[in-house]
Amino acid sequence: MTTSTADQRARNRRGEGTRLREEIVQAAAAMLDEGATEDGITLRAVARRVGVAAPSIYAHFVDRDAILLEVVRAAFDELSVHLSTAKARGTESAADELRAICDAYLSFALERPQRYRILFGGTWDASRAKSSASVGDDAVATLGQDAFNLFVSALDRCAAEGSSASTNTFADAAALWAGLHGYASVRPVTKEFPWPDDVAQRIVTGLAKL
Amino acid sequence: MTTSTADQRARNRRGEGTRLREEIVQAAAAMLDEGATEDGITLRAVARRVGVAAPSIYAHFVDRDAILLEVVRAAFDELSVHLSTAKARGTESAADELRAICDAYLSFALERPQRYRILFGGTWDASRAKSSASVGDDAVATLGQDAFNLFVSALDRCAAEGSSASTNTFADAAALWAGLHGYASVRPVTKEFPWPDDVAQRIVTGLAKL
DNA sequence: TGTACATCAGTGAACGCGCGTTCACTGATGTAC
DNA sequence: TGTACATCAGTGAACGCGCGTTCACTGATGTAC
Repeated sequence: MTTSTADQRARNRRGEGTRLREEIVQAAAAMLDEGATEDGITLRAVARRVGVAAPSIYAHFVDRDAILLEVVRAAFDELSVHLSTAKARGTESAADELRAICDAYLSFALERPQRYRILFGGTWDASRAKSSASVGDDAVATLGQDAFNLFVSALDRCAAEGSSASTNTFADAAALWAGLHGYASVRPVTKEFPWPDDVAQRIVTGLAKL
Repeated sequence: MTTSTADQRARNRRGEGTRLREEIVQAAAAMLDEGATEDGITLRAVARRVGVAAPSIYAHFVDRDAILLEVVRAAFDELSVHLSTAKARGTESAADELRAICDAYLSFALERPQRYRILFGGTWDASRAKSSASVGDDAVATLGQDAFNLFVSALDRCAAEGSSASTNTFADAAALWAGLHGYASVRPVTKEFPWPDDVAQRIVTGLAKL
């Protein structure tokens, strides 16, 4: 062992100060994944979690909202990767591929309900109205567009293949996404409700017109 | 004019103290409808809104959470009435009736997004875990069941009529509800997204198998 | 009809807390000479 | 190789704030006699 007191955070080396920024975002995300609510993610709580004094955060984020916004952006990126991976696990038919993407979407959401929740929680919507100092406006507006486009193009392929009866893949993809989102967001808070096993399939099949 | 200072709250008469309880719930609901977020509904803010000292609330609610819980219960009741009314505006076919109920659901949600949001926000889920002093447990568990049953029975009628291809109306109603909820909850926070006009119809038709 | 009094609706001051944010600072570390 | 120094990463104390909640209370009002 090189150092005895292991749980003490080591100060970053010179020039590597930006590492703390990542640590902050990851800490906030981890807190959400452990069940914290959005308003439990206070600047001070995040600082405690990282093992750093509260003011240290201001070297990397202009305010508390900026942390949340970054968590949202990171989660959207992660979601895109998650979906792309599912898609890439290339299956025979376009319909299978679309189903795989939908499954991946739901598993992403259901495995980290609180983190998923803030994606459409409207936080950044509010923070956008407040300060222009945060991340660029259009960057915010297009959050999640990558993920959505995956649905559209998968549905396009289904339509071309003939496995979907959709004649307006954009509109049907929008409906499909809304449907998946509804199930994904309501499932974690309706523990008493006897959800049938195949609701997800019903949603996908019905809305993608498979 | 009988009194000159009109915006002063008049103390309730003897024996009518419970009126304040209603005023509190209505004030909280009104704040949500005016755009407040769930965590903006503080005990003190509600008291200010009603025009009463903060401690006065404790005569009617054990704690802050109990106020929110009551708002949720009231909103669920209101939703049920809203849907029943739409249903009662009896139209010719069962399919029309189901569509009317779905439209009513969406209009309820879209006209008061914040109030709708807390119905499935998980607040009362958390508060239930905390204090047993609040409203009865099973009462909480069955919140929204009236509304859901309306979907099931309407879909039943469609299936009987032959306008729906559903062979499992409970499961399809669950999917339909999830779909409507998804659209209802995501629509207010995706102002940049070019939602097609007919998404709602696509969701209803696709999930109710009309 | 008059009055004492219990009850009821609601108040004002105070508490301790955690929050976001500011400020002036410290101490380790890499670099120039 | 040695040392002065600028820079960088991060700190500790303090601020004012709004919060939920408690406490002892006040004053109007209906009722019993």
